[in-house]
Amino acid sequence: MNQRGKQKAVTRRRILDSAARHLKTVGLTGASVSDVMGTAGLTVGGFYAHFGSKEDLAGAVVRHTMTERRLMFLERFKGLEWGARLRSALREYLTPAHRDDRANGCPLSMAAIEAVHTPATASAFQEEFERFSQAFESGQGAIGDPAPRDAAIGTLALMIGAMILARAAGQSAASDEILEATNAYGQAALEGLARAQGSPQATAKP
Amino acid sequence: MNQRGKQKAVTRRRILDSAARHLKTVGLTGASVSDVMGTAGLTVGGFYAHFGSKEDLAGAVVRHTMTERRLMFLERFKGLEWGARLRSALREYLTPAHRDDRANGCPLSMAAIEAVHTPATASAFQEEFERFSQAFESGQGAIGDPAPRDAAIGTLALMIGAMILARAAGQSAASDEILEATNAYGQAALEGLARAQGSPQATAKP
DNA sequence: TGTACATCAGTGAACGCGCGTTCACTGATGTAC
DNA sequence: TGTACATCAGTGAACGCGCGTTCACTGATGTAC
Repeated sequence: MNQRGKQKAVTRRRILDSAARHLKTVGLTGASVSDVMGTAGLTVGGFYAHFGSKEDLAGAVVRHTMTERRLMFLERFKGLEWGARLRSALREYLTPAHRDDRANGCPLSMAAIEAVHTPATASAFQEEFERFSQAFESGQGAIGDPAPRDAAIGTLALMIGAMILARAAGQSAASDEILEATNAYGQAALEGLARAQGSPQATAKP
Repeated sequence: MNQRGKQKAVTRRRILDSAARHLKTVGLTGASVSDVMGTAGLTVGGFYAHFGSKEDLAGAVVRHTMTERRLMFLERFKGLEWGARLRSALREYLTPAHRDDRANGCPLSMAAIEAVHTPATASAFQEEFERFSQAFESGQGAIGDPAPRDAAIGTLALMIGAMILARAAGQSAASDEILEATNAYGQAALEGLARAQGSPQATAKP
């Protein structure tokens, strides 16, 4: 790739990053192409040299941000056994600081919401979500220690539901309570699933 | 109220019902005022005799559908002790049939999504969500048997997160799996919370 | 009870605005010889 | 190494369309006397 090509790739990445922050904050319909390009320091017209359409961009953003976040998760909880891994993930995710910082926060809830209403993003989301739940199951560096699939998927669903509810409730005592209550709920679920899988009475099958 | 007033109230209710089905299916931005009125058998212009703006309608829809659903829930699980109440609610909610029938389904996930991005619906959602979680806590006809608040709020968050994920995943095996896994997760959480609350030895269960 | 006038729910065309997309253009980078 | 031409990333004005909202109008219902 020559100089021009490299520059273009850098620009594309800049658009993608700006768009990610924007879409996580105001959603796909809330962000205009012109806004996104402006935030990236460019003008509207150039957009279509990088993406086929606004929906294309949305798909690329879903892929980009979910991959980034999954790798971050794997790195952060590397080597932890599954109970500790999922319980820590829940605890760190369900905080007022994370609720209030959408632009830098986890893309999962935004991506899930878009996927419900924007078919163009659905297949990207589905693929990335499967990778995400595998990351929750297997972690990294903890071979032979997979979480039950129920625990991985359930934790993800709870995180997303809780975050959407907490954001819908704004910055309020009620919102803080949602974060605390859902964390307790998740911890209880993970204990229960660990007991079901781990207990001496239940270890009949290898 | 005279004949004209009665007729107008009936019409308003018809618009509200059509709008509820429409918004639950395609979201606020996906449904035009003209669509909504058309579905109700009316024309655009008349809309503003009933609602101040499209956002006003969205707020009214959130209030209307969430109230309706809460009363339905209270009626359906009347008199059940809290464990059975929440466990049944989860089981009935997390089904492929419910996932696929958005128009007639529960408004919670749609309302939560709108509240995140449309401030005009946020206060309506917050009020109704608080009523909903109280309904989950106390049920009806089961005095002296309140659920822990964690259980009520956590179950609601899990339901919403799971339904959004399942819908984002379309009608697929992966989507069915999300429903099953999250149900198992919720049942485990409720067992855990019941054990924690239920008795000092964590054994005495009726 | 009848008549004349007032009200008002609902109509449908028109308005205005925002936004996604297109396109002729510019100036810098790359290529041929 | 220099010169002439080709390419192409990014610009910014313009286009077209959809949608929320407005408004003059209609016909049925209500009211005064």
